[in-house]
Formats: sequence, structure tokens, C-alpha cells
Amino acid sequence: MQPKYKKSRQRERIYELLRNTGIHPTASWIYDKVKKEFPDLSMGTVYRNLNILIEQGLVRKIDFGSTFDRYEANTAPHYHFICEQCGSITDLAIPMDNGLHQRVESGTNLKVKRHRIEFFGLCEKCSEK
Amino acid sequence: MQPKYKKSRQRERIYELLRNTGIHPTASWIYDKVKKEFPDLSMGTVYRNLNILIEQGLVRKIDFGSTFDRYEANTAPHYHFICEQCGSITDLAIPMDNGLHQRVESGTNLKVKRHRIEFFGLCEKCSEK
DNA sequence: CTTAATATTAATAATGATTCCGAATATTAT
DNA sequence: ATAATATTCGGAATCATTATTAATATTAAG
Repeated sequence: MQPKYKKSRQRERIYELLRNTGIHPTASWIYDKVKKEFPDLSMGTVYRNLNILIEQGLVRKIDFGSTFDRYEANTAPHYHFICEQCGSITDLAIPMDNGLHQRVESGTNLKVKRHRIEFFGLCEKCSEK
Repeated sequence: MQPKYKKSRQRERIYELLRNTGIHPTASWIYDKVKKEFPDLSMGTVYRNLNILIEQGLVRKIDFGSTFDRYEANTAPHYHFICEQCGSITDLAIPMDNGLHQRVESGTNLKVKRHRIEFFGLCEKCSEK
């Protein structure tokens, strides 16, 4: 029933690369590295295997969840709630917690200027159904 | 010196639309609406004006900051720090705060399943220079 | 070991969102 | 009015990502 995966040296290499780097690479960075070992690697192979690894729960993609940019005219700082079902975005009323900045900075040499929180789940409409 | 903006009815209409909706629309949603009033509106006009409005501080874009997807093999929950200068992403050690979920849900009908925090600022290297 | 079944690959084409270009038009200041 | 220059539209270009397809690699069975 479930698609069964056969092993592929390309996929193993991609996963190994990701496990051994802290830099949250892009597909093209991975492509450049793995191409040294598999000279006729193609981008499609990288993307397909990344998606397989994600499906297997071994890898995560850091994106915005949507392939579209979205715009808003509410320029006051606020957090967002994103419905995983319908994709709708809601502004939240809970206050910004800027105390977090100190906590992130402490023990590091990072300078935090702002932060963003996105909550994911089901919106009112989608949780009814 | 600075580019000076002339007023445009298309831009006014786009801004008005954004101020009067809570749905965080995509460019193409805006295009569809504004096209009713300006039948030969083009996508380029929508994108150009959105960028001008952002430059003027009237509108914000909700995206990931990068045009690339990024991947990581660290599947344990954690927060990210993103350097605004060099774009590097760092995993943070501060603990996840799942108490936030209750605070978001209280007074709403939202079901929160997970959240994500991104901190923005300068990484160690970039703040040295 | 051979063979059959099927996942994977590489190359290339297709897609989809966003940006760029150029000539015509609209807006602003003089 | 006129000159200067943003802005517009339309279409082409770009760029990341996905789909297609014929050839190849992996796995399981005989």
C-alpha cells in the first residue's frame, strides 16, 4: 500500500550531509556538494529526495508553509495564527514578549532585534467540521 | 535624491483594499479585486506597488525572508535565529514554551497544535564587523 | 544466479510566482 | 502649457521547484 523506498546512494549522501552541517542549507547548496561525488546529479534528484526524507520524518523544511507571499497593512507588531487546513491567517491579540530577546542573547554573541511567532493549528471554521 | 512618489489610483486602491481586509491576501487575490475597477491592470503593477507600500512602511510582507527553502536534519523542536545581514540560520538552545498555546486559545475557538519562533538580528560574525 | 517488479536516476520540459523592460500615459512642479 | 519624471500595461525574462520519461539500479523471488 505505502510506497516502499529502495535505498539510493544519492539520498543517503544528502541525508548524511544534512546531519553533519548546522547551516540549514538550500537545495542548491546540497546539489553543489553532492555533485562532487555524483557528477551527473540533477536538481530534480535533490528535491525529490529531500521530499522523501521529509515524508520519512528525517528532515524538516524551513519555509513559510505557503508558496505565496502574503501582505498586510496592519503594521503594529503582532503574532499570526495559520490554519493548517485552509491556510487562513489570523492576527492574534496576545501581547508581544520582548523579554525573549534577552533570553536568546544570554550566553551567546547574538544581537536580537525582533522576533516573529507563528502558531499553527485549526481555525474556528475548520475545527467545527 | 530619494525617489519621489507620484500618486497613482491603482496604488491607492491596493492600499485601501489591504487596510479593509483581515485576510492577509496574496498578490493574485489583490490583482483579481483591483482588476474589477481597472480592467487592464497587470500583475507587475500589483507587485511594484506592494513593494513601494512596503518601502513606505505602510504594508508588510509575510514571508520567510529568503526566497529559497532551507532544510535541516535536526528534528527536535527548537527555535531559529536568522541573521539579517548574512542570512545565516542558527539553532537556539532556549526551551520551547508550549504554555503559549493556551494563551492563544483562550478567548478564541482556535486549536493550536504547534508554533514556531524566529528571532532576527545580527549573528556573532556580523556584529563584530 | 536470473529474472521480474518497481523505485530511482538524469535530462529536460513545464510550472508558477515574481521581476524586468520599453513605449505610452499620468502626475507633479514650474 | 510645458517639462520632467513616475507610473502603467503587456510581455518577456528569471528563478526555484515540480513533473515527465526513458534508462538504470535495487530488491525480492524463483
